[in-house]
Amino acid sequence: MARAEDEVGRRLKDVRRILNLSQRQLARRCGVANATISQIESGAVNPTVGMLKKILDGIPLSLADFFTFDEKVAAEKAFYAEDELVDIADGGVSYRLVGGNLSGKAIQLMKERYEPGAHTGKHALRHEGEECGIVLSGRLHVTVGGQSKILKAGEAYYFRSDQPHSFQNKGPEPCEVISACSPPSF
Amino acid sequence: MARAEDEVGRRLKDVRRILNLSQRQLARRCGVANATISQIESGAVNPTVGMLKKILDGIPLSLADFFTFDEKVAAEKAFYAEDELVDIADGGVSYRLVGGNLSGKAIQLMKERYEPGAHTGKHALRHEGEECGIVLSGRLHVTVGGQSKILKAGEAYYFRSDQPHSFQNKGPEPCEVISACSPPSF
DNA sequence: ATAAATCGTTTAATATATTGAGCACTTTTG
DNA sequence: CAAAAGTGCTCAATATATTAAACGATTTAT
Repeated sequence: MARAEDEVGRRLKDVRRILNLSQRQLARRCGVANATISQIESGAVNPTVGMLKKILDGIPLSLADFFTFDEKVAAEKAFYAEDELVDIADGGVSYRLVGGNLSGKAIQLMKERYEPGAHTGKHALRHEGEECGIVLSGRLHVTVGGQSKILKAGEAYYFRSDQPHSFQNKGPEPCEVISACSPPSF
Repeated sequence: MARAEDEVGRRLKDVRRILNLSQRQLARRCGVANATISQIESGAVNPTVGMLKKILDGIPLSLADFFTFDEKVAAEKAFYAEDELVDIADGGVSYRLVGGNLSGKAIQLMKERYEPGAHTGKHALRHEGEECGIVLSGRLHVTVGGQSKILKAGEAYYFRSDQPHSFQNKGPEPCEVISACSPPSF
């Protein structure tokens, strides 16, 4: 029978990876020892619910969403209600994943929402793969490679993710975007 | 800020109460010390995820359902998709609750499913309130007070719950029932 | 009415989760 | 190239969850 700690560890690692956080970065965000996260992810220990919650609070991700993370990607499931998208927040940005995005998938589709002033972090992102998106509402400042542009509703982007890139909403209203990445490394 | 252990304890107590189990009965079913359940419910300790899972396995109830237990009863929520009903299994009987049935509600409505041979336990049930139901399919053997009867699809029952009562499916096919109790003590 | 069983709780002993400091290795910086 | 910072991991010390055995109170049985 499957041990609970393996299950939890695997899930936590998936979530952390989706946000492109290192064990130490996550540890700092939620105020726990990085060793704790290492041991949980490797299945060496059986974390308390309180500890798990404390870690997830730093993301933030609810315990409920954490445990339904892959229930929402059940084998034959092809359609998702709006409230079935897994909501992962990160600063002023919320990411709502289609299909839970767990391992073994080719595409990571999500609906992103940037609150006014929100951005993807002070350092540009770089990773393998390609990504693209379409702005639904508001203004999105996209910086990729050397160039920068403000996208309005209806406008879109597409670039190779190994170029340093970042997103920010400098406008006064929330900005919503549908984006896709492949592979799902984020 | 709300401590995770209080949250977990309150939920576990609710679930256990719904099934009319004592701490010791539940402890026996899942193979843990009864003191553990007492301490978890009182919020004295912060259980490990593995321990919580072990306890819920004895019900059985998934971690996901455990943590979404009251998300599904959000304030304004009035409509529930079939897969939004919280599924609590008990032996060969599964109970799918409408509205999560948490505290403060007047009615406990659920869709029950009795596998062939399944019954509500070798001892008759007794508790306050009243209960009633309608059989959707299969045959349901209902015993209440002195009398006993086999109900077929379309037939129904209604009695005061302080009379000893029990349910069993002695037929070869599954039996489905919609039932209601008030108050929700089960 | 008395005995036997069960209830939830508490306590000390034991098992284990969490921490903080080090490890070897890789990536970034200058 | 070298230095500095970051990566995940391991280990002993500490904090805490879990257990087994008791408690008084209540319910069930004889």
